[in-house]
Amino acid sequence: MESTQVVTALSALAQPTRLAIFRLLVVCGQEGMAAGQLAEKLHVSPANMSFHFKALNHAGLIVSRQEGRFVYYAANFAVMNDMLAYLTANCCADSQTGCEVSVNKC
Amino acid sequence: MESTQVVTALSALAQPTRLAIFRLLVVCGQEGMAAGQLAEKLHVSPANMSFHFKALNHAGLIVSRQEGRFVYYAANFAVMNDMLAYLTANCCADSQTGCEVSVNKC
DNA sequence: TTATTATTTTAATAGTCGTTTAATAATTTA
DNA sequence: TAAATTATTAAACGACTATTAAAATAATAA
Repeated sequence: MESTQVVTALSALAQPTRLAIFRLLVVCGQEGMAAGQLAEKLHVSPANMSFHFKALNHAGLIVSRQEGRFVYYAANFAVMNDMLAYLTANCCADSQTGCEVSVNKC
Repeated sequence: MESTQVVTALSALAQPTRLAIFRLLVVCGQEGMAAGQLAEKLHVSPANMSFHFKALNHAGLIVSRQEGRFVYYAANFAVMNDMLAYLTANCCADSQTGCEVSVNKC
């Protein structure tokens, strides 16, 4: 994954409403949730939700599908994992004292 | 970790210069690197570096120590890992089709 | 077709962020 | 002490971001 993509993904998540949207979708798994249902749960206006969906979708962090007149959004776990991997890659590789990190791939 | 702290940490990393700083520090491990050396490697002015160090430090993602007239910065891996864990917590817990995620705790 | 529901788009506004320049602070060397 | 080095702070400016309200689009139901 390239750094510009990582910055785009981090920017998308670096906002309270979008982080809340993404967290709900992570818990939902691949079936996702309808736009309106997310809006209601988070007490955010539909127009504002669309604005934030666009940012998350542009970053590749969510995908959408139409079902009847509902639009379902779901987390894209592959992109999320690529982003997390980028942050920890080569962790402590240049360290004299060895890697101090326990969790996540280090 | 609270969502506001996570947003602060994500915001800190959601900028090209700061992401580059943090990535270098992740590779360095706990000994870290001097501010000036980072500035030189990234071709960023000292004033601009200080601005970005402040954001990363405020987010808890880096720590600093003075050595002579040098200031060394190092990544704070505990905060990084808490942030990563927040993003994947309860992944697919409400999913009918089970968890689709392979990497990272899911 | 007309009306209703669900979502997106557009335009306007206020607030936040990143870079530059110049000045300041802290530490070390001459 | 004076000069040099390393890093931070402050002010100014342009660029970007989030929210709101109103209008538009898309799909279904009456």
